[in-house]
Amino acid sequence: MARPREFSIETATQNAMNVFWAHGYEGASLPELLKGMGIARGSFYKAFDGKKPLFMSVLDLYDQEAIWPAVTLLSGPEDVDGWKRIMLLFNQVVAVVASGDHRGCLVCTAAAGPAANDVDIAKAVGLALDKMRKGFETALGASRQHNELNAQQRRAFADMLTAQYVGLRILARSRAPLATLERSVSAIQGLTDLID
Amino acid sequence: MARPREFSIETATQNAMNVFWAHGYEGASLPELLKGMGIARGSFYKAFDGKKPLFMSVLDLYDQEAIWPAVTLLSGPEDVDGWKRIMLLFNQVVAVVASGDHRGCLVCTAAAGPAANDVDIAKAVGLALDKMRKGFETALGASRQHNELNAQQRRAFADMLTAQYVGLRILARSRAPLATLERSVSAIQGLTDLID
DNA sequence: ACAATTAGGAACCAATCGGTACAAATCACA
DNA sequence: TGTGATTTGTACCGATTGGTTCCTAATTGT
Repeated sequence: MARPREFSIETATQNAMNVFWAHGYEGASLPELLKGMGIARGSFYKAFDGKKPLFMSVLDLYDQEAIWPAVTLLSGPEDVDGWKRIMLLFNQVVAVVASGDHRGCLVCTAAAGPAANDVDIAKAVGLALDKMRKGFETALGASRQHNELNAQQRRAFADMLTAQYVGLRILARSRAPLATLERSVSAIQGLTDLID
Repeated sequence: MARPREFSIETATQNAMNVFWAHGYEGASLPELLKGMGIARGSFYKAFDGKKPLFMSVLDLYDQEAIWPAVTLLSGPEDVDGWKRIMLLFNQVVAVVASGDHRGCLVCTAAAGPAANDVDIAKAVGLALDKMRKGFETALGASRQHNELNAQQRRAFADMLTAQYVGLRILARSRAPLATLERSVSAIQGLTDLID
């Protein structure tokens, strides 16, 4: 009874995510987004409701496609040591940069920019980072080398690892030397070697 | 032989720094800057050469007023333990946030935003962060608890602390709960307690 | 008095921002 | 084959962006 949409909302959102990921929220202009999404202005405002609502959807998608896998990795199968999972995540971050991807983390970039002043965006960003934090906490709970830590210490350690994650992602985005990231991760690794 | 300037370039730059610090590079509009600096458009373009050259001067000023003191603290007097200096710095960062200052670090914010794509800005940002890194490295070299570390390990540790610093500053800017920052720092503190 | 240089401010610039209005194209159903 | 519903593309919107160009008034040294 009506003309069907000529594009998939999901793939359009996916493409929008890539644009936001590369340029940040305020750095991504509408023409850039439209070009990336492959649709025209009219279709855009009909399917989405503007830049910010789109970004909220993108944050949701990023949560599924990037945050959730990371948290899943951290929470991982119990038969693998939790600390190894953490190191796996950090090494993945470095590997991504090594492969030439300097986009960093969409959420971390949003946290640093003016977009963080928006309450809705700030809330979503906070939630995503808290998921990461919980993931670290879970992994630490499953770490043989950290089973002597009480809940409070584990929580603090998880917060610190979250800050480390954010820092690495921001540094990656600012084109810091790859070796710097590698050394940071190796130092994190070394921490537990010292404890052992 | 000529009419003297009615404002101080230094204080104007200082005021501009505050605006950039609060809003970031792209977030600070010319009207905002002019209002903050207390001068008119005409005078602005005569004394400075536009937004970016002003920002370069501001980065230079920030280097003097924020980076240098931090590095000085880290490199500090040799009779104080290096690790204590590091913890002093991190506790200062937390204290600043606790006092209601959520501006974070001008350099870290610039590193995360689109401004980092500008080669000149990226270079200045990289230099500033490298100064911080060297500061950490120096402090570690003067730390009783880390004198067993070789140069390579010290370098890695310094890189990791730099990433931690950036992460904390970004989280502070994104209005992360103060307790998160406090716990992160306490975890950093706890690291060496474990080693001891 | 005069030359030089500044401040201040308004007017203006092209470009871009995100967002809207609307006619034409396209479909599903009767 | 209409007909109603909806998408699509484009033209257009006002506001704002950083930047430029004037001009006049003010302030100095010679």
